[in-house]
Amino acid sequence: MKFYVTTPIYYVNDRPHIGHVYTTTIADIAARFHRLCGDDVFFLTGTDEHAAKVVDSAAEHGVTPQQWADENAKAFQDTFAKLGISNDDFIRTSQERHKVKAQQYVGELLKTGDVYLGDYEGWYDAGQEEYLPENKAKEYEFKSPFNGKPLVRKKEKNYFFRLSRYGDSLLKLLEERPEFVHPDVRRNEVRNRIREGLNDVPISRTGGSDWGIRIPGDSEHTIYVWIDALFNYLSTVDTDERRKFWPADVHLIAKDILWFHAVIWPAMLIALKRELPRQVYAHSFWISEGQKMSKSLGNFIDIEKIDQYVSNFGLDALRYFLARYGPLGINDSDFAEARFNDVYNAELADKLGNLVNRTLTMIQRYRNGVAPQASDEGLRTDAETMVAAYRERMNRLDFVGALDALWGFVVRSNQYVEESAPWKLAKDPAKARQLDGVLYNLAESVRLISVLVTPFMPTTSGAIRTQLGVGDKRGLFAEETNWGRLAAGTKIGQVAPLFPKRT
RNA sequence: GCCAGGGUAGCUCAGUGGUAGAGCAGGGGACUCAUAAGCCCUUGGUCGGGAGUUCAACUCUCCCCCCUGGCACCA
Repeated sequence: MKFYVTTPIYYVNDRPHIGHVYTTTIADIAARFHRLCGDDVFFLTGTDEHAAKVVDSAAEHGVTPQQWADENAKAFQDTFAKLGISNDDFIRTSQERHKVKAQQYVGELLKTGDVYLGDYEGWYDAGQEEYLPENKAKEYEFKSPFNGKPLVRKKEKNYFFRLSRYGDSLLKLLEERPEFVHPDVRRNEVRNRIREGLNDVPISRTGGSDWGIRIPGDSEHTIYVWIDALFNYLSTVDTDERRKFWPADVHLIAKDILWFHAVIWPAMLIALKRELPRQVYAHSFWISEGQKMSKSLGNFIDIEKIDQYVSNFGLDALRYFLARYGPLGINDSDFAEARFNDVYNAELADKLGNLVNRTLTMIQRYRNGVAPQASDEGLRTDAETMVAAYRERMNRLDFVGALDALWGFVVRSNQYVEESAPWKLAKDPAKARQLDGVLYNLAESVRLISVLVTPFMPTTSGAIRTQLGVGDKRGLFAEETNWGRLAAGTKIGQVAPLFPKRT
């Protein structure tokens, strides 16, 4: 099986923040899960660079657009590298490999008549040299929000994509493949808007700058940045070696860019006669300490803030928090320090960390650090039930649900310790075999957890395995989740708390 | 303004025409392998407000209030 997952390509004028980190981490978890399952995975992220504002920002900083883009793209690359993101490629829309393909796609659409030269008419702000969308123009009472001068009605030549042609196809798509847009609420949003009718969309600009991709055969027009950006998902894998990955299994996005991904993008792909992605998954937003993040409040969880969390709690704790309490569904999530701290202590230190610690300490104390022989089926049924739920949920990208199942098993294992009270068994030589069984079951439980935690907390997984003495290397999901894989006689390693408690 | 989604215990959320649920936080208990962790028990709610339909509504209908997303070229 192949698995192709994408994040949006990030706008190169932005500085990386929790939103970018979240989407990318979610994609990373999906990618790592599928690698664990033995799938042929391609995980793509990158930067979107051809906006007019990039030209402006570059000018303000006295550098060329390319230099500016290079510098800022590097900020994203560095951030993702620092966060251990396992992307297989990083596409930048200013790269030749992308530009050539994007131009080719628009060329194809020109041939089929899906892209045509038409007239664009709209409210133009002469001072800013830009058009305002109808609703914005209205909001500003048809005056420039910058200098108060009246907006003028202006018309110019523009290339359009014939989106209006694809309304029925899109509705049919949503009907036949309801999973195409996820969650359901988003699909309904999209469907209702499509029913309201689709207009053709302008896909070119005549900025005069040469920062951008030319419309084939017309040196006046460049491809509008959003259209250019969408093509990245295809352009990157549109090579002989990578074509096998298309179509994308899932485009992970935030809800604000749903329209482009669930309507314009599939319509263009239909026009290009390409296979459609299997799913567009739109998550919601993070808010910060109960408040919406905004420039005016200056409360962005920015990269400096993220670094602080990583150095205080560790990268895996951040990944766990993002996955477990992130806005994967329709509600926004609150990134609050007190909450993070509680979750760290309760779920990572007290539940998981302590289970590993008490298990290994008991083996050390009662069995000289050697995993004993199994003697009963103790936690097996619980484990198997959990693994089935975990796998099913992971396959649906329901990471919250998967972690629920996994942590339910952690709790179950802790209960098992209390029920079997190894410290009592240890006092009675006649119960040695029973104690062996209990300790084996706990060790096996810890081993199983080390495997299932891999996509979320790769470093922790390795740390557990090293302490348990089975080594960081692990096999595929199917074999590693077989109960009883731990060999009796395994010598456990040095034991230390995985998540030191914070106060 | 229009189109959606949501307002349920201190917090995060699940739920559905028939006597309100979970996790966390709070309170109590027995234990001791463990990171004063874990385990067991437990206090909390007029289910946003109002009216209506019904034998019966948190659950259906209508009105109002508040929050969130989208309203197409702002990536």
